[in-house]
Amino acid sequence: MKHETIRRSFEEFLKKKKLRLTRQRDEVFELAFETHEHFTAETFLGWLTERDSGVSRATVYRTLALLVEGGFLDLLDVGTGEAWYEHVLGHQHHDHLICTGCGRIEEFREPRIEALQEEVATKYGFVLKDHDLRLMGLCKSCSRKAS
Amino acid sequence: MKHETIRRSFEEFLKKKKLRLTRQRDEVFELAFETHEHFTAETFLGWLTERDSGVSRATVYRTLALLVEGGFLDLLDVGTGEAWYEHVLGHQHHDHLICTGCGRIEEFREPRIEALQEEVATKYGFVLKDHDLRLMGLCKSCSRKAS
DNA sequence: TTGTGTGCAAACGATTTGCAAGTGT
DNA sequence: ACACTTGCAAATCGTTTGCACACAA
Repeated sequence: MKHETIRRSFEEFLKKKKLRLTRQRDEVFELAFETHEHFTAETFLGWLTERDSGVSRATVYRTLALLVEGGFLDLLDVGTGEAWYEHVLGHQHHDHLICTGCGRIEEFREPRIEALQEEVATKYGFVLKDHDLRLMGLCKSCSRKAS
Repeated sequence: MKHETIRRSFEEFLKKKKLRLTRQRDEVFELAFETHEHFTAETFLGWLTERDSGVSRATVYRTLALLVEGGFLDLLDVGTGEAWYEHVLGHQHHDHLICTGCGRIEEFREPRIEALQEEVATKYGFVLKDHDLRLMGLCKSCSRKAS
């Protein structure tokens, strides 16, 4: 998906919700899709501040939440206390491998796991809405250091 | 495993770490193994307060962390912000199904998923230490209500 | 006795909120 | 104009910590 396309769908989203496209929302949106890393709200605020975007902390939190609501960002719980975000551009659904040594996050997809999840949910009478699978361990270079 | 057994292993654990068996630690330990529900620190504090245990909030947090460290409690991240605990008595490793309607938590085990997790980790050069799989959805009675 | 453990209240870190002032449409 | 938005600072929530006192070993 091209940037233009997703940009337009953001504007659609705002219109549909009767929200305004302000300078701040614009800055946040653009930066969110410029980066290809996972980030926290505070990191993100730092980036904005560096480039003198003039967007306040409160607005960063409010706008990131908005982007999650609209499905432009995924919220990701790394287990460190803060919320992590990642944009969805070109990302299909995936789960995460988290290195407890260096904090690095890898993405993977494993349809066979997904299928088994459905099977489990059905067995327990649940209608599955979402899932979250985190694999924690040491990445190659960290496990080399550790041994 | 009988209560007596796990109780003794708790005392062992304290001895090994040169920690003292205080009245407060005793209260917390006993209550933690008395309940068969998942609980948060604040809920737990509430229970203790009801029975006039005279254990302070600070000590509850400190002791729950201690019990996790010793492997007597499992820490569980339900995605609601607070930490949830569950005792390990007779619980083998398992993952969770979380009802987003009523908050109910079901446990399940699925060795085939575990096997695939190892496979994924290996593929990415990770040495797996732990994992966390949460399936979110509606339980039978909540999905009935919803429809 | 002596090093641990405890309670209290203040400190914390991430996030949210009320409110008065600013701004898209 | 007028409702939506913002920035600010204060408020929240769960959890942690410093410190003087209490207490297991």
